[in-house]
Amino acid sequence: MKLATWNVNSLRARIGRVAQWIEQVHPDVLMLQETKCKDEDFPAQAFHELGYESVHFGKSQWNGVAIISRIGIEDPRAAFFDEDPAEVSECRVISATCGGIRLYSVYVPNGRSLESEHYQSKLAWLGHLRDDLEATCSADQMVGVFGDFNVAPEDRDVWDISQFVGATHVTEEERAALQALCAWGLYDAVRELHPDEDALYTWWDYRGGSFHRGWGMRIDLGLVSAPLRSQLRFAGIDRDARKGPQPSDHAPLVIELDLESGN
DNA sequence: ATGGTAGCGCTGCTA
Repeated sequence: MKLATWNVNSLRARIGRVAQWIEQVHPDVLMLQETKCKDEDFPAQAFHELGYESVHFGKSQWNGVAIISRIGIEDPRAAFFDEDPAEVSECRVISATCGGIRLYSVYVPNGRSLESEHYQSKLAWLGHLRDDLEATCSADQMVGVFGDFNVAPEDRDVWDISQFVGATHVTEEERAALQALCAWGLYDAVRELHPDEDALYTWWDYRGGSFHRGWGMRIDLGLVSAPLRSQLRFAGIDRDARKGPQPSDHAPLVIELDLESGN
């Protein structure tokens, strides 16, 4: 079973690269973030032609999340359990059951700055995500929460922590909110398999040649429940997908489990 | 030197 997550920074701008990547990697399920399109503009047909079903939640040129699966999609739900998706203004979470695994594609709010009301919303959003798991899942089931968390879990998950004084993504509050989410019963797949490896970045700023300088952050995560943790076989970042013309500023994260995908 | 890039959509915001 191969699961992946990728913040594509506009699916309309990236559909060619995403389709090519799917053909090359053949994930069983791909979680997308920042599709930046409305549901009616979502290129479901392109994924269908590759053998994938899809569900998408997007309303505008901002945010937007999707789940692309070649092992089926059951019980899809846009937004959180206690929200009406029609009333939600920012489309940041969609979940579905694929191959018996409850999977989430999440795009955690950026937070903008420590003084911003959006920073408080970010902390609250992470709490809401935990509430959703609490209300709808059990930690002894197969659950995976994949996406762009906009939090670097540890200092070693950024290229130079001294550059982040007074910045978001690295504060104790954000890390505590992420920890509280994990305390529900989730494990950071990359850290499980690479406990001592640094520079496992998934995002690099477009500006200033950050990618080639190695100035990145590990903010895209695959969090898995205990029944999946025991089946972890591989976790890696496809940095090649960050190279070449018109890349997303994020690279895809790929997680492989010792489970049969069923087809 | 207080910078830079990309996407969206059309002026400046978001990341």
